[in-house]
Amino acid sequence: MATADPVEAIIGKIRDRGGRATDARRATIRVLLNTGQSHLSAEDIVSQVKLQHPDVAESTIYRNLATLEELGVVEHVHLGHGPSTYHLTEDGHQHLLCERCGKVIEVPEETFAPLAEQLATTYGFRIHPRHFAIMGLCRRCQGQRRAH
Amino acid sequence: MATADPVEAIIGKIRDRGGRATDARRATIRVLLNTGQSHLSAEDIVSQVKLQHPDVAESTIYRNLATLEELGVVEHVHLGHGPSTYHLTEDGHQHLLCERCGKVIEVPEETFAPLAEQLATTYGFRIHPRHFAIMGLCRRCQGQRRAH
DNA sequence: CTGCTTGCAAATAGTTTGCACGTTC
DNA sequence: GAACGTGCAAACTATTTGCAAGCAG
Repeated sequence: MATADPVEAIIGKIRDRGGRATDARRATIRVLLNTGQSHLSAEDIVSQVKLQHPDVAESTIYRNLATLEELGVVEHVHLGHGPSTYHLTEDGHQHLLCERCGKVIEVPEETFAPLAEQLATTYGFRIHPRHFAIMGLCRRCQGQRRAH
Repeated sequence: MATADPVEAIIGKIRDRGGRATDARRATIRVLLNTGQSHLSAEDIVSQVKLQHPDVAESTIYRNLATLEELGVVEHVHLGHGPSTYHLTEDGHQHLLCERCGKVIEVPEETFAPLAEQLATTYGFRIHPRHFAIMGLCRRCQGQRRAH
């Protein structure tokens, strides 16, 4: 086996597709690896990358995130109304977003298996639910007056 | 009982809150009633309203939709990446969106009861899922090459 | 040297806001 | 006639695109 460096592993996938290994790409991947399963907006990623490489443009980050999504390395999720958030594809988890306090709860994908089966049987629809958060109220925010 | 007109019934709720009855509001409500449970974007609504009242501004429609949401008469849903879609609050249904062909399937909220109960027990989270569509693949689009 | 990548600036989509005027109660 | 609503234009947020110059392979 070659490199143990996970950054270079992903760069390798990019090369396999005829893509080039650039500093901006390595930096973007590094940020995503370092923050693990957090939910970073594109802007978060941009500012983290700029700490090391101040001249990288936002558009470059967006383009690289799109490339990484095509590769299947990265996914983006919509939490509420704000910007999309990006994270590495790995553990498939679904997001519960509290519409009062903004808290995000991660739920393993297996929790959705029974629902998935029911929708497959009844509607022939195969869900792939991670792309949007499920809204609701967390324990703390229940029993208070409604808001939005 | 007073008016049987559903437009005036909603206008009545607006008045109860100290709001005024205006042409733009009546027109907006009329469009939503006429199209029933369809999924109209703000732009769709604007252009429908403009057929009768060409001078109504987009911003007015947005403001009135917000007012109607505060009243609980209207809800908006995010189907995929495009604009929000608005419809009357009534039957609580969840949306399944095919990420290949864009087809929208409506599913009654009861289908989600077991999941809701599980999440409530395990995480103390009370879901209110209608705000975002669940992504996936419809029957026709399964078994083809992936896309996004 | 070929063409993938980048930075920059400008364009875009969807929605929101400021403000002075108009209308409703 | 006071408060609320409206049109218009401009601002805003998140993201995308055109283009000429820059590097990677």
